[in-house]
Amino acid sequence: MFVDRLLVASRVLLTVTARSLAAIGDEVTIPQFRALVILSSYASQTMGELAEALDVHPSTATRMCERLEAKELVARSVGRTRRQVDVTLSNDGRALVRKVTRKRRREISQIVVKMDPRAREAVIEGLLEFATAAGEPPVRASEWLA
Amino acid sequence: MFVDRLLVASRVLLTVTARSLAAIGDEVTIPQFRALVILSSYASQTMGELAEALDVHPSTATRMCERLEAKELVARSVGRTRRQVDVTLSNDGRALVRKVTRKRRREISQIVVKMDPRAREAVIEGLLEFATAAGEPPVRASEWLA
DNA sequence: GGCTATAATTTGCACTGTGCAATGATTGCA
DNA sequence: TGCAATCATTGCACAGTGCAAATTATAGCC
Repeated sequence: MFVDRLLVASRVLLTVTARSLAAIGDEVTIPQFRALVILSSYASQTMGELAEALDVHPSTATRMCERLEAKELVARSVGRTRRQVDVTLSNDGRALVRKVTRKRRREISQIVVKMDPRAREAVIEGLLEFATAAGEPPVRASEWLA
Repeated sequence: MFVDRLLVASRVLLTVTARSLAAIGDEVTIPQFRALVILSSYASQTMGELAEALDVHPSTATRMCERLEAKELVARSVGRTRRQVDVTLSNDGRALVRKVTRKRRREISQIVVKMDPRAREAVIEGLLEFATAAGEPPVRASEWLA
């Protein structure tokens, strides 16, 4: 049945994603990496905006940033008003995001390249239509890791 | 580019999955649910087998089962040899798995049904080929939730 | 201008998931 | 029989998580 096969396929994509994310492992955790990815698409964000984007409680964001700051991947500074806290990706942080992103794209490319070109077209077209049918809101690059 | 579009699509599938899993929320956590799903495909499993299937440390499995046992979703009993522990899904546990699984299939169906039949065929065929290209080991139903 | 309600963040607390190392209990082999 | 391997559990540490309370800063109102 369609649904079964889609579920199988979905799991494969998940696995591929998990595999390329596993590479981070010893530098940052996956939630931490998600935060870095989100931060990488804005100059800086307030703690609250970051929490919102991550869809976690503000206190969770605070504590994650403590750890990321300890690793010197982000910096915290006073924001627009004095009670806001701006979180900014450090150079190391940005480099890490780039490194992992590149690796991930390369891995997926290596798979896609093995596919028959017609099937490749088909799956991509089909997935886009699936996305439409799912009524998914427009996807921002910053959320791919979600 | 292919990779980008595949990433977008992958995220949609992820979102759909996450959305249907969110429904569990107040009964069990997602890792706990994964354990239930795995248990649902065997009469019973030793603690070690379960840990293996979940790909977590045995101690993690032990503690997860403690919690699941407290919720009366699984039962522990002496296994084949006295040092092994068999973990078995309770009736409540089995019912929960069925409930969530049905809900999830229904949600995906509702999306798939909106798609053009040709696109539907295409995406499924394509995804299966993608899976092959990814060199994925055969997928057991018990792991869909992974 | 000062007081108060509101907003943004942080802290305290509790709990789950996680791995590693040590321990306990059994089993199996020599 | 006794020693080594196996399976599970327990102790410890730490990340992620939410909620509620506390802190600090702002802003609106009289």
